[in-house]
Amino acid sequence: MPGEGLRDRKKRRTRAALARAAVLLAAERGLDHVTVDDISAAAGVSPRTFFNYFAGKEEAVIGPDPDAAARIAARIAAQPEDRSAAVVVRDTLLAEIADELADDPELCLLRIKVVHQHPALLTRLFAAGEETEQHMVAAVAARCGLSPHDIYPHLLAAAAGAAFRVAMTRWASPEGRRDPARLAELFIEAMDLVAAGLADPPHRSDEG
Amino acid sequence: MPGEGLRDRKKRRTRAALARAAVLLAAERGLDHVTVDDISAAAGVSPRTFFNYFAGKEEAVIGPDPDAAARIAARIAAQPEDRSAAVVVRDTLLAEIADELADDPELCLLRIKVVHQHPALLTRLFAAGEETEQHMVAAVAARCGLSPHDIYPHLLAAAAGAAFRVAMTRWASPEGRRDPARLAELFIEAMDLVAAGLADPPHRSDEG
DNA sequence: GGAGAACGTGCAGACACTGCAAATTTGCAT
DNA sequence: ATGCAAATTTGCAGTGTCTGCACGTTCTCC
Repeated sequence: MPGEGLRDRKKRRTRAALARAAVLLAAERGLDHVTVDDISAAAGVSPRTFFNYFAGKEEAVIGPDPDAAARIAARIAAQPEDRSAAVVVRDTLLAEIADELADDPELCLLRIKVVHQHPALLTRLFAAGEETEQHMVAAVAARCGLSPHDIYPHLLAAAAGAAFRVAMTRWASPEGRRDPARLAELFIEAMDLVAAGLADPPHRSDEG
Repeated sequence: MPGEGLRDRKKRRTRAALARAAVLLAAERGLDHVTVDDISAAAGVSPRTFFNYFAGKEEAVIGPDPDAAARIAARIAAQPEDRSAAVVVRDTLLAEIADELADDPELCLLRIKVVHQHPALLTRLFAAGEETEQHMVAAVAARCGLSPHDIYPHLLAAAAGAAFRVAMTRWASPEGRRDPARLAELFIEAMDLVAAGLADPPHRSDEG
């Protein structure tokens, strides 16, 4: 973060301002009634600059993080050796959620709300998840001593992504709590089920 | 299929013609150099009509099937009672692939080629997969005697989708065969791994 | 064969997005 | 400080996407 130069810091701020403006305006009027010009104006840059950062307003609302790949790889590499691959991936994603929610909780909630009102955005959000999965593959393969072409890392990453989406969807549904801890619970439950195998539904004796 | 009326048949043909034209033209010049006007002209309808069928040229290339939901539900319901949920889902998806490939193999291959050249399309394709997953949830839940709100059907569908995407990606990669049977093999392998649990990589003694 | 619905089409218009070149800002070495 | 090189912002022009609306045509059903 330090020694990063004024230039990079400014870019980061511009990107954040655009993403923030996109979410705020979309939450207020609905994404269909927000133009790129509106977002750019709210962020204090020209419309042309908007497209230097995002491919369109949908992407701005989702607000993908360019640094995610490096951070995820570092997180996977940093975990103790004695953990199963599934647990490593699980905890890495949990840490990512925690960080994202800690960074700006209100904006996150607003984003969820906007996504809820626009199924097309859900698709984009999941697509961003696919990206994240790809970033994990190499790190998982290295950790397990497998080739990046082996099917296992790909499957684990994809399955973790699936568990994450399911947890996210349930968390965002109207019923139930909607705090970070609850999301973590749901994701852990989902991930453990996947890691344990899904051939048949578990006979549940506990939980509600 | 019979007693369907001239109207529905015509709609089906128009949709197919548009989707076909989209794939053919995109394969020929690259999607960026194909306009909606081009596609519409090739299909023999007005540009305005194009948008009555597809939201944009990307969707036309992917060519989602409006009848998929009903067909999938029927397939799940039609399978013998004594199979595990995972196997039922697996075989349902296998049947879907087989049908799609049988319908027009060359077009399928071309579509794959086009998608390969346009990562944005990959995203769309996966998004279509998400739709399919949602369609399976209710049918799986009913079959297992679970509530559609239970997490198991959602997870199984999502995990199956993940396995399918991984299989698809590997199948479409340059190396290796690219016939329907190979795709089926890959998907079965992936699905069995997921169904068996992913906590740790399997120690492989067989296979290459 | 006629009422009514569904579909195709043309038009107008707002908006999305992209190249290009000029202007501005920043990094760095003198 | 000062000047040069690279990165970034910006305006502009132009193409293409997508939508709402109204009207003509085609099918369905009675």
